[in-house]
Amino acid sequence: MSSDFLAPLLRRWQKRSDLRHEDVEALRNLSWRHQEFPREAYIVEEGAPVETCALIIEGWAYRQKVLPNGARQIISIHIPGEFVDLQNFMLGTADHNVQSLGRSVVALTPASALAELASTNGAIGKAMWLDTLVDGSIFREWVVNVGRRDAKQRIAHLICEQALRMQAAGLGQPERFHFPLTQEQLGDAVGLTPVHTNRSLQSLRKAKLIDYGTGWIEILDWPSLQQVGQFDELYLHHAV
Amino acid sequence: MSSDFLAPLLRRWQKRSDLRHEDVEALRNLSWRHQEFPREAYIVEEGAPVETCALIIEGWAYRQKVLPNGARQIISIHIPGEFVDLQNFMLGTADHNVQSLGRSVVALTPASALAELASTNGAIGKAMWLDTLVDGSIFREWVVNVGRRDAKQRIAHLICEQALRMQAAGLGQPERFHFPLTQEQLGDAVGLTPVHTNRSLQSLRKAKLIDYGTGWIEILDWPSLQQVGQFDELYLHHAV
DNA sequence: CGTATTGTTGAGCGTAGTCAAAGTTAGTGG
DNA sequence: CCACTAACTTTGACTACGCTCAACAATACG
Repeated sequence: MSSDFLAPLLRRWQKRSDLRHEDVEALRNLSWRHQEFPREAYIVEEGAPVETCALIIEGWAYRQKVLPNGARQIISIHIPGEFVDLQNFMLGTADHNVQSLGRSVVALTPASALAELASTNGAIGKAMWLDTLVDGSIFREWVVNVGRRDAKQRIAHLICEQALRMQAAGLGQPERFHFPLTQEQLGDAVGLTPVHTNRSLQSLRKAKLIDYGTGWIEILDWPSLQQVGQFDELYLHHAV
Repeated sequence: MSSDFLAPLLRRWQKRSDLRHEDVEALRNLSWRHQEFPREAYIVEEGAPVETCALIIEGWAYRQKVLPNGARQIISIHIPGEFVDLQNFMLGTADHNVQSLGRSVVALTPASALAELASTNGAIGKAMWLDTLVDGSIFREWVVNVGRRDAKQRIAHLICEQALRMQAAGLGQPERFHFPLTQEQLGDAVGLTPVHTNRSLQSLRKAKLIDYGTGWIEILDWPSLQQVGQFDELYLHHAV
């Protein structure tokens, strides 16, 4: 059945909330529209009024803000089964952009209908609130990452995080996983220039903590990488 | 009446949600316990199970994480009328610390009772969710701040933010307001060392954008400070 | 196969960090 | 109320991490 696009989301939500059959049905019965986005396309634009909410079905997306001088900061990275703008239907205005990384397919549903469902269905509302809270916890860790870690530490930390998130989503093993960001995008996520990102990556590779190529990362020495990145998964709340 | 300690919180919530008299009463009827915290005291400790939620009545508090090397990153700054750990009753475990800045008085209520109220009372639940969403929006802006702005810009941005937040809370004019952080704490909030924080502050003072002294900041040239900090209040969602 | 994108390398520079000490303010106790 | 002390702010000299600019190599894609 075509409703299977909700499976990764439901799999994640079921881990921490008890969703009854009727909760799931209520979610399925929302009006969903699938849309394909090409590489770099804007899924959500900062300042725009919120009409829909977007759930990733295929591909990756990232949230970002662009500064007046053209510099970009990536704020979060999203994989299939995640909403990229769940906060928007409550806040009313998007305060940052969401862009497709590569080609992606996204399921869109009217923000008003999702808001209505959140307020009438306690289990769904709770699951959505939890999603936004875990988002918030990851943002906090990212503040720490860019605020108080040096280049190698930042990159190591982000790789550890992404490895666990991919694994929890059933999208690969932590040892070797799909990672479609360019080094420039990785740099934008950790607050570094592409050149220094490249050098730091090479340093991690020379130390045999990781290996990488186009679109993939392999973790060769998890304990050391975790130590370099000062990675403690507590902030993920077993909920990614 | 002693219940007035809820006034700043309700003032804030009323701005964006319609709270009926019974909603307010339900909140008042929770079991509240006032507790005084001395300077630097931990209000919430990372890793601890969540038993209460804390609303600031007097004084300031900040959230922080400490790294293995002893470095500290301050994640947010909180003033009276704000919950400092609203996400905790949903997440179950505190993923960061909350410390009192100077002496503070905090109203504590059982996390379970607050969770119960949030799920049974739609208006209160919505107000709490909005609080955590605006928190999240501020975290995102802080990622941008420490990730992609230089020292002067970071400090200018934080001062602009705090000025608006203080004003919205009815705690002073944006031109000159109470600001009890030491320069070391300010540095920990923007990812700088105390020495460089000091030099950047002096640079802003020499340029006549701000003046400051022990416990206060004066904004002498708002347009310029806003421009230096690239400050756009959209992310505050008129809701601080 | 040609072209655009991405990754890699090198050289030089500058912002921010480190270390250390002096000056200043605030708080405490006699 | 003053002296003492601790905390905070300021200054200077030096260092280094990460940035800039520029070129080239490798890869992906039409």
